[in-house]
Amino acid sequence: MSKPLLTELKALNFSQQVVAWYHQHGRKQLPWQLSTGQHKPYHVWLSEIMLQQTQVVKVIEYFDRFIKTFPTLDDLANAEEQQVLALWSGLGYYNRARNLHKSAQLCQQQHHSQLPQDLQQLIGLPGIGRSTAAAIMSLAYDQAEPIMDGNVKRVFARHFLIAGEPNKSSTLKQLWQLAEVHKEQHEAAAYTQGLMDLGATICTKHQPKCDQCPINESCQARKKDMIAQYPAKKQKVKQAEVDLYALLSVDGSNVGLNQRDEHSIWPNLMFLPLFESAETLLNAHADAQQHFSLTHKLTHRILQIHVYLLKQPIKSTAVQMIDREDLINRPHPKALIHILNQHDNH
DNA sequence: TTCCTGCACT
DNA sequence: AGTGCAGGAA
Repeated sequence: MSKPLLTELKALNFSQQVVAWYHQHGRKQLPWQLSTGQHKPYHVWLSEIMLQQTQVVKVIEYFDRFIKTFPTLDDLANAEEQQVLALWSGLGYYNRARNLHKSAQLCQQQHHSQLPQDLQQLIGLPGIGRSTAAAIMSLAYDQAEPIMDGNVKRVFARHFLIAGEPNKSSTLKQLWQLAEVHKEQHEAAAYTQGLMDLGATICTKHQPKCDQCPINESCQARKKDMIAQYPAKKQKVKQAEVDLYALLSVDGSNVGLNQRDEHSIWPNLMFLPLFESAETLLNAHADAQQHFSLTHKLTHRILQIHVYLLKQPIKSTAVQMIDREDLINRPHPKALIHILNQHDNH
């Protein structure tokens, strides 16, 4: 059977057009997708949690490493949280890894080591909200449930000319209602994946490829030539600047790390000992030398990290001298890698 | 450099 | 309404 031409697809309705476009142009070779089209729920779940915060290219390497280490949901549930966090190191938003681990244990205990096949039960698991639950229902179980992630918000805001800021509750309500109206009963997985792929590859924020869009003729923002104005811009977050003083204790290939407080930034992750001022750092370690400074941005803070070098091991009991080769087994934020790389270049 | 995106929890 | 990390694009 020959592929239908784009012009022939115009007779179809919104969701049918998205499905048809998916069969021609959507992504079907991602590591969490099986050629049969029936994807493993555990794989879909893991990929969706990672994709909440990271683009596909970056997720792929982490996903493969995860599945290699934890081939099944039981393997994940049986793991130590520190090992899960270690595998998550560099991805950011570490609570998602903690919730992933907790959810795996809940599934093991309450759902016979399976991901539930029910929207509300999925939402009941930590780390799974309405959109992620719907994505799992669609992609893993082929059940028609509307999703509303960042890509889909953009597609809907443009196509149906929804003006408000996408994260405002009134706007969200409109968007979810549209998603509900336009959900696809017969090919839920193809429709959901198609919507996401359409947003990611065609209906992009900058320079959308409207000429390749299967639903361009009914797109209201395009009709008004106002695509750049949709969706409305979010209010930007204020980032407070914070100065931190980090002690880099180096002894051969070992560096001194301690586990961070559970209420601090990067809770429970391994990092260099931090001080609030140069004075408190030097008070505790008089031999430390000012080394370099770098900027690291978090969601609501811009960290100016001033690194002080100490060319000897730290004796404090809270600090462990850890071989850099062993970092792969220890949870740590990306900032640690940036600091060590910069140290190597000095 | 500056701007921007991501989704769930509290 | 405030919070969490990192990276990609303009």
